[in-house]
Amino acid sequence: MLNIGEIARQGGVSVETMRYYEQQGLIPTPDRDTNGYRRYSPDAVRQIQFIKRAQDVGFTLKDIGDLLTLKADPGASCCDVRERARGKLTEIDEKLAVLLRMRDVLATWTDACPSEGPVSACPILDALDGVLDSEGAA
Amino acid sequence: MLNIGEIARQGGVSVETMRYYEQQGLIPTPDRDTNGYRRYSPDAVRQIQFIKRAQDVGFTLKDIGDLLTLKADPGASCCDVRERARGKLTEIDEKLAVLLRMRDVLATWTDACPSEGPVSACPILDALDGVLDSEGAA
DNA sequence: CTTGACCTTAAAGTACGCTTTAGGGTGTAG
DNA sequence: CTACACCCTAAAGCGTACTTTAAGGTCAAG
Repeated sequence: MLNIGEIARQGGVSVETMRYYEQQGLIPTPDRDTNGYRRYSPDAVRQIQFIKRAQDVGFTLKDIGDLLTLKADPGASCCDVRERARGKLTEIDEKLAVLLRMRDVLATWTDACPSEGPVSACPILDALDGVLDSEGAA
Repeated sequence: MLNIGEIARQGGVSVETMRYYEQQGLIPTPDRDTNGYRRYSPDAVRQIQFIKRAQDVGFTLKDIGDLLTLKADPGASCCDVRERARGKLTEIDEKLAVLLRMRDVLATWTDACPSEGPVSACPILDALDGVLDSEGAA
């Protein structure tokens, strides 16, 4: 049984984050020592890593709570989990589409910008002003 | 000269947003009527649209404030603006890289998931648990 | 027996871009 | 004259994932 500090260190999070996760119901409330200190089994490190891995692929803490509920439910199906993953995939694709559009426009604009010259003749500012010189349709 | 509501409508924002932008220094403080109402020239619509277009390509309100400062500075160069755009482009590329990695991993996981089965045999949950069955290196 | 690293709590702060709330004045149509 | 839509302000709230603050108790080393 380990103190919060040791678990946090091994899990790669701060002790404050540990307490935050506990408060958010993402890790089970640990037993307490006589002095009030939280005592964790080494397994707690895995629980934290689950959360971190899920975050790494885009799940929010709320999503992760849902995943943990599914995980703990013997009646739940693997499909349920896959649906969450699929939904997240869709979200990611939407964000990608937005970012790709931004990138496209910005790249066009920066390419149109001359090496020198005053801001009064800046094609980027013109574009932001709604002056669609280069290639803006409609 | 128009009231805030009309400008907001034409600019496609709420009046609250208008006041917020003003407070943030993104649009000039308008004159006031005798009754205290803000009076805008029709030009204010363009100022709002500048902000919205800049947001659409990823600039934050702080970025936009900087752009407006450059725009108003006769000594500023077009290069300065392009540098902001380039910086934003880099930020976007970083976000894209993160999202593409997420997408990749999630896609692999969902592909590995069987059509049916209990959560106890879920490859996605296994992956989140750190069970690197499918193809996790190192 | 003090120092310093550790643990405890509840509450507030951070960043971002607004929105909402609370409480009130203005203007015009019926 | 009374609705009702519009305008005003300052301040608080929202969502996300924490971090920071304030004020304190615990424990091992020297």
